[in-house]
This record gives sequence, C-alpha cells and structure tokens, in this order.
Amino acid sequence: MEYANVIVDISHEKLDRVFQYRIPEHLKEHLKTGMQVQFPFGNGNRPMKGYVVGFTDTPDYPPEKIKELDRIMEGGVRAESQLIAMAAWMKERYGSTMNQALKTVLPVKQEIAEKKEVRLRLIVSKEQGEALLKDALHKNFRAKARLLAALLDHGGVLDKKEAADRYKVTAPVIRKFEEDGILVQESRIQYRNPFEGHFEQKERTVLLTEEQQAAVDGIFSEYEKGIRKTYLLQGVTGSGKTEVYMELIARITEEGKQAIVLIPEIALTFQTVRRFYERFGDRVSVMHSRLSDGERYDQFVRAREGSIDVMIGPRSALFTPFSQIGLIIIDEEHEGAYKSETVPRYDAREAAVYRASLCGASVILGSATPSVETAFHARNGQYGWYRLDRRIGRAVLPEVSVVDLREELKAGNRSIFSRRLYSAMDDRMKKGQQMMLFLNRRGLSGFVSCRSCGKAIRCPHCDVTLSLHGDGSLKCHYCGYQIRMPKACPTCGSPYISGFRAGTQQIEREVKKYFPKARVLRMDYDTTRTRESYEKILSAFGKGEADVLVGTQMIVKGHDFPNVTLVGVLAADISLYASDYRAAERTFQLLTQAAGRAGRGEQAGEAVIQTYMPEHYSIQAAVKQDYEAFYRQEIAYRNLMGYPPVETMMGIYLSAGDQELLEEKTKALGIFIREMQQQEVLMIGPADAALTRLNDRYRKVIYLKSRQEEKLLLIKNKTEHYLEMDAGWEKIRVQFDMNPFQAY
DNA sequence: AGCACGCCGACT
DNA sequence: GTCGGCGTGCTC
Repeated sequence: MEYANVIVDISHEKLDRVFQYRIPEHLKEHLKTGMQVQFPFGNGNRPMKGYVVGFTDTPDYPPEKIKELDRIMEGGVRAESQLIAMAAWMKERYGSTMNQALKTVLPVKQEIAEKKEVRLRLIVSKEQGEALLKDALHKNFRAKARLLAALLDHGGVLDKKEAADRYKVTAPVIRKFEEDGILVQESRIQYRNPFEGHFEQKERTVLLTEEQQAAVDGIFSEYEKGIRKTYLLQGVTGSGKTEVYMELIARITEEGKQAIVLIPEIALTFQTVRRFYERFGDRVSVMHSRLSDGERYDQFVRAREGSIDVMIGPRSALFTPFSQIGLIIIDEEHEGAYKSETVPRYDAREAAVYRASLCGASVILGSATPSVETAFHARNGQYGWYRLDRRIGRAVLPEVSVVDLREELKAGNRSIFSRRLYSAMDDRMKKGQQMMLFLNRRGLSGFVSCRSCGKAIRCPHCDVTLSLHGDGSLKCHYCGYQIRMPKACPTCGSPYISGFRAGTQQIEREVKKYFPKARVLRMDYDTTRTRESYEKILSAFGKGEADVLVGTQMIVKGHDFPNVTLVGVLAADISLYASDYRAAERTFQLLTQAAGRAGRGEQAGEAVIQTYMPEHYSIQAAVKQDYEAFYRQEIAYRNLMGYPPVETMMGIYLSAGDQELLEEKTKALGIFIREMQQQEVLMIGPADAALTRLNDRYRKVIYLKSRQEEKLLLIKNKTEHYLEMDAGWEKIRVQFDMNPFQAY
C-alpha cells in the first residue's frame, strides 16, 4: 500500500475527514491502523499529529500534491488510537462511513467541539483597557476596538463564541491580544463524580460459593498465565454472577489494569451501581443516558487521566478511553440492547472481543440464558465456559406450570385469566404476597381488526397495526400517528370492528374487576416515559405499596422482589409471532426470565405460563427451566435453515421517499449482486421490508447468507463501491446489518 | 486550529 | 509607495 488514510487530531468540522499521505519506504513494514503519526500539514507544513485509519493504493487526490508522513509517534498504542482502530474495524465489519464510525467511538469528538465554553478575560485594568480602546479607535483598528468595547461592556469577561458571532472578532485578533498580555482565554472544565455523596465504600467480606470460587480461580489462573480469551459464565438468575465479576475485577485492578462492565441500559439502576461503588469506592464510574453531555465528557476525561479504573455502562461504555484494560464484562449478554440499531450496526459482544484483542484483555459474557451464538462458541471450545447452577442462600428455582388457553376456551372460560392462574392469584391475595403479571405487548388491546373483511387498521406512514388505547384512540407505536377509533371499517365499511387480545391496561382493569381490593401498579412504555417514573414504580412495588405489578418486558429484567411468589405470563406465544429467526430464542429467554422473578426470597415461587401453543419447544423448555433442551432444538433449526451462528447472515436495507425509484434501484442492486456469482452465497429477495413504510420512507431488504463470512464482507465492499460509482443512489439510503437481531 | 494571501486605510 | 491589520480560504 502506497498511501495512508489519516485523520487530523484537531476538533474542527472542516478537518473532520480523511487526508491521504505517502508512506515512506522505511515505515511501510511498521505502519498499522490506529497508530499515531506525525506529518506536515497546511500551507506552512507545520508538524501535525493524527491517526492512521486505513490504507489505499488509489488516492482520490492528485498524487503529485500528496505529502509524505514524517514518523510514527512512539509510546505504544494509546487509548485513543485503540478507539480509532475500533472505528476502522467497525467500518469494515458493519459497513459505515469512517465519520459515522468515529462518531460512535469518540462521542466526545463532537461534544467538546460544541460544549467547551471558552471565555475571554481582560487582564489589564479598566483604565488601561479604555486607553487601549481609544488608541485602537484612533489607529482605526476596528476589530480590536470592537473586542475591547465588548469586553469593557461586559465587565471584562466575554464568551468566545459570542465574541465571534456577535462582534465578528476573528481568531488572529484574540491571539494577538493574548500575546500582548491584554487578555487570557479560560476554559471552564470541572470534572465531577456523578456519585459524589450518594454512596459509601464498605469493607465487607464475601464468601463465595464453591461454584463461584471455581469460576474465579479458573479464569484468574489462566489470566495470570497470560492466557486471554472469552468466557461464558452461565448462571441461573440469583446465582451470584455479579460477585464473580467483582472478585475478578478486584484482582485485575490490583495489577494496575482497568475493567469495563457492560449492562443493558434498563438494568442499570442505582442498586446495580451501588454494589460496585461499595466495593471499589470512587475508582468506579458510570455512564448512562441521563448524564448530560458535559458529565459524560467528564467521565471520559477521568478515565483517560487514570483517576478511575472501573467503568459501568450500556454498550457505548465499551468505548471508554482506558489504556490498560484487563477485563471486559458483558452482563446479560443475550440482550438485544447489545446490538446497535443505528449505523454502524455493531454488536457490542463482537466489538468487546475485538477491543480485548487490541489491549490484551479477557472477556466474560454472563447470562442465565445465553444467546445461541455464545452457547455455540462455548460448546465448540472457542470460549471458556463456567456454570453457576445453584441459587444463593435458601432461594430455590420456582415451580413452573403451563396452561393451554384453547382448553380454557373449550371449558367456557373467556376471561384473560385461566382457572389455574386465577386460583393462584386468589391464594396470594389472601396470603398478602405479591405477584407479577407479564405481557409482551403494550396498549389497550393490541391491533383492531374487521370481522367482515379481516383487515387490521394500520398506520398510513409506517404500515404497522395501530393500537387501541384507553381513551378510545388508535396510536402508531413507531411514529406516534393517532386517530379516533372509527365506527366502521375503513376498508369495507362494516360496523363489526373490534379490538383483539388484551393489553396491559385491560389486564389492570380485569385484575381490579376480579379482585376489587387489589392494589395494582402498571408498568409499560406509556407509564415510563421518563426514567424517574420507571424507578418510582419499581421502588413502590419493592416497598410493598401494591399487590400486583402488571407490565411488559421491562418488569422481568433485573430487580429482585423477595415477596413476589407468583408470576403469571398471560400469552406466552405473542413473541413467537415476530417475523424473524430469533423469535423462539427471545421467547425462551423472556419466559425463563419471567419465571425467575418468582421466589427470590424465603418463600417458594410459582410461575404460570398461559399459551395457545403449549407444544412449542421454547415454551416446553422454559417450563422445565431446561436451557440444554432449548439449545438442542434451536441449533438444529438454525442448522437446517442456515441461520446464525451456523451461517453468517447479512441484511442490506434500502429506503427512499420515492417508491418507484427504490423499486428500480433495488432490482438493479439485486442483479449486480447476483452477477458477482459468489459460490456458496445465498441471496434472499429483494423483498419488501417487514415495515414497508416508516416515516414516509419506503423500505426494501435483501438478505444474504453464507458459511463463509469473508464472502459476505467482500460483497459488502463491492456493493459500497458500486453505490458510489453508479448514478442515482443519492436519494436512497443503504445500510448493512451483520447478523440482524430484528426484522427491518 | 493556524497559516498565507490579498485587500484596504494610514503614514513617510 | 509601503507598512501592518484584518478577513478569507485552505489544509492530503
């Protein structure tokens, strides 16, 4: 490779792109992506630092104008260059522009550019300032006079941005004043600890169980021998995975290394963080969506400076600028939250393994119900594998039973509660114990359909079914479109239209109907618009202020409620109807998690699963709490159908406002890919996306499958090139998705 | 961000 | 004419 693609280490939009430099012969061997380099820049060829983000033989800048790199900066691979290397890797693997990838790994990059408040302060007396102003006016130095007048007007202090925008003062003027000792520039940055005063560090001795100790010893002894790899820690809910994480973190931080702990955003609560804080004190920091840009930036600086060594946060915390990472932990690794839904659509588990390889760290993936991918790798020996099969203390696994709703209907029970669930609820009410009712859906009654023509009422923009809400309105869950419930079917005019199946609001109402004394809390997307309301509901329930908690997925994740002894799953098969290959996996995980909520304290727990498909293997396996049985069936299905992890699958998503153009271009792209004639690559489609329209944009998909991942990446690269070369693609958005989690 | 170039008013 | 401030454009 003759040329290096380099980004300049200056935060300025005009420089936020790739520059190309010739690689001197003696550097060709050593130069790698992510390295920091020095090179001549600009008219004066002043020495500039930057990072290598890639290589090319065909520069898109006149070769005779390309300058040569000076040298590679020494000092190993620094944290930032690790992140640059991550960006380059993500661009390559997941398909995005370098800019999109950089913004993902360096969110600070724009944030400081926007946020950094620089103020100008006059450091001469008022009299001297006035004298200078007079002098400037006299000499007709208009820019200097404007700045001085503004400064004097504002008591000697002025925001730099205001100086530029309002008083049209340019950088050279400010620099000159600074050199002459007339003013100083001050940037006000305070690094705050988001926990200051919240918690205390506690000395405490934890006795690990045999299983926990075996996992810690096994992983740490390999670590000490210099072995770095990825481990699956498969532990049932309540088996104490967190203690294993903390013990390992304690050991590696003693050696001067740092650790990153990823948690799904929804499980990232004060309780979780408190446990880490109590153990590691203010060496721990946290990232979450409620932090302001400024606070988030502070955490990055604190990490870079080395004043913390454990970072807890959602998937973006993976990009914490630590330089000596020893361990990356991903808790609840099966969660969909680890797959990004925006370009680059990266998978945090894969990205963690890549980052670990850059800095010599090990990775631990923890879950009670591992993703099929992770379980697959643990079984073929690629990952280490430890299990925690027993719950801590006296808690035992709950008793799970299944109810066939078809039988209930035959027996004349048309209520949403089966006889079995009803009597269990009645029993708990009498005993004063708590229960949770779980439904994988929100809104009053799901979709509304016509009994004459069978059509469901859909959103005109997004093509998803509208949901009926308690106030009689129909809402779109994607774009928020809302109409009144019509009196007749919009398609055929029949008056026989009605809601179908229960939503959380209706369940709440039914509970109150059958148990008038019950205190009910409801938790779904509608009642938890803000994070405060989410925590408020959970803590109220935890304090025993309600008997019944009704909710969607979010009630079954994290959170221990010792007094909950009954969990009811109202319609277990709803999540099986999702139109993607992960539906069975997701259903099994949800049901297992839901059942695991029961009996976390002294009393034994019970779970009742209602379903129309009791014979389905993911429901059967969940009832028996048998991961192995589920995995055997599921991997057979993936193998038969050629789905991940057996084969790699790549989605190409196209969207445009113009339906005809999209149709024509998608067809052309399909032909282009087919003509590449790649052996052992299967193309599915082109087809309409699961959502044929979203926010007034039409959507199409092409899926490709292959046992050889490299072939798909080759097709991706060729396609990217084709999109740049072929005319008419400007109005069409194209995205790639490796091993998609959800239907597009 | 920071350097050079070219414009424009003031002074020799 | 020439000196120096000031705005603008560009950086592989």
